[in-house]
Formats: sequence, C-alpha cells, structure tokens
Amino acid sequence: MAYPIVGAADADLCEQGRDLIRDVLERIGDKWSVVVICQLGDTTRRFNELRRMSEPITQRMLSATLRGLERDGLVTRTVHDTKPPRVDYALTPRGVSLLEVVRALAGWAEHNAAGILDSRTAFDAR
Amino acid sequence: MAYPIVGAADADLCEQGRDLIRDVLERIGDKWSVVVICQLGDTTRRFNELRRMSEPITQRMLSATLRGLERDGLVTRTVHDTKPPRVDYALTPRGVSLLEVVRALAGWAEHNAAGILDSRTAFDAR
DNA sequence: CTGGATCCTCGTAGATACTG
DNA sequence: CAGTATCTACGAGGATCCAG
Repeated sequence: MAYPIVGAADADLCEQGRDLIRDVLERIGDKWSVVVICQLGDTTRRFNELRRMSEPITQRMLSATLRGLERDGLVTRTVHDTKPPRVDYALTPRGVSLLEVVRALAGWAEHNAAGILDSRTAFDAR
Repeated sequence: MAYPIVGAADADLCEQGRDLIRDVLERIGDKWSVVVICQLGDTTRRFNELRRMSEPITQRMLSATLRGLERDGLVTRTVHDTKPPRVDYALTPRGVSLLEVVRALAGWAEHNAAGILDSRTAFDAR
C-alpha cells in the first residue's frame, strides 16, 4: 500500500502531526542516516564496507547512526562469530518503506534543485 | 504530476543524489521550516500570526526561517505600506510541491510511529 | 575487523533588549 | 507590527586512542 501524497482532505495532518513529523525528521535529518539507509537499500553490508561507501563518515558516527537505526527497527544487526569478527547490517521492511519515502524526497530534490539554486543566487544578488 | 515513490529501476538515485538529499534535508530538517510550511499550506499568513501558530518559536527563528524559505523560492514575502506595517507570507508553487512531499513524510510517520516506539522500548530494555 | 570511551570544537538556537 | 543585534548555552559531530 502506498502512502497518501496529496490528501486534499487532511490539510490538518500537518497540524496534528507536528511532533510526528519532527520525530521523522530527527530520525533521518541527521547527517548520516539517509546515506546509510541508501547504501543498505539493495543489499546487506558489513561495517567497514558501509564506512568506505559513506566516506567521509567517521567510525564513531557510523556506529552511532547504525545503533540509532537499529533501535528504531529500521536495520538489523547480525553478528557472525567468525574470526575476524563480522557484523552484517540490512534494512528491515520498515527501513525499506522509509527508503521509499526518502526516494520521494530525492525525486523532489532532483526536480527542484536547479530552480532552488537560481532562487538563491537571485536572492543573494541583493 | 506526482513524484516517483518506488522507482524500482533507479536504485542508485540515492547514490547519485546524496548531496541533493542532504540539501533538502538541510532545508526542511531544521526545527521550524516544516512547521511554517504547514501553517502556510492553506492560506496567506502575517508574521505574528505565524508566530502565534508556531509557538513556541522565537521571533528571531521565525524571521530566520522565513528568510531561508524565501531565499529558496518556497515562500513569497509581500510588504504592505500600511500603518502599522503589514507583511504577508505565502507558499509559492514550489513551496506547495514541497508541502506535498512533507505530507508523504507525515503519512509515513503516522503509519510507523507506534511500531518505532515499540522497537525503541524493546531495544532499550537491554 | 568492529567498535567503545574521551576530549574538544564549532555552529545553531534561545533569551533579551532594542529599532523603524 | 515586524523585525534586528548581541550574548550565551548546549549539543552534534570530528579526532584520537583503546579494546574485544
């Protein structure tokens, strides 16, 4: 099932959902969550794999980001008792659904990036 | 026209669009932009009107938020030379399109809020 | 390899007071 | 009414070292 995009009737969904929206934005609004979610979009990844793909993220922030995502049930963390140790991360179904919303965001960004940049330069020219 | 939500083919849209997504998130990821955009969703508003509706925002932050949104071509600022002075803010078409994306986000939040809270308490119970 | 612990810096937002 | 100016506090995030 898809999520309502326009929802003409629920103009007050924003009004009611202020805290809700803030929660989501605080979840994905930090510096690295979206990046990590995107990297996990298609497949399972290991820690240092994510680290390289998400450069220039620091170890500390990748660790913290993954822990936060795991806490919210957006990614799974699987420890393999091998030597050397190996930990796999992957998106949960909920994480996948968030990824779709993020893709909608990316689509909007793509459509409007040029226009926004134009507006900025025009605005700054004063 | 709607924006692609799923986009099975463009799995790398996230990969390419990292900076793009970050731009959007920096735009709406701050504490007040989404709130203001929602309040402007249906109609034109004046400064102190927005101020009251967006409590507990401070004058400074409302001013800064509106300036940022205006800079990106998301809201218009109309000064009326009356006495006392009066300034009207309203969404541009681009701002309306962003509002729709924000509503999609709100929808996701609504659908998943309970599950996320459950995950958190379960995670914290360890 | 996969992290945890510590220290430190730098930006952002709040409080407050003032202006056209 | 519609802002600006200044000062301060707080917290996210980077650097670095250490551990299982």
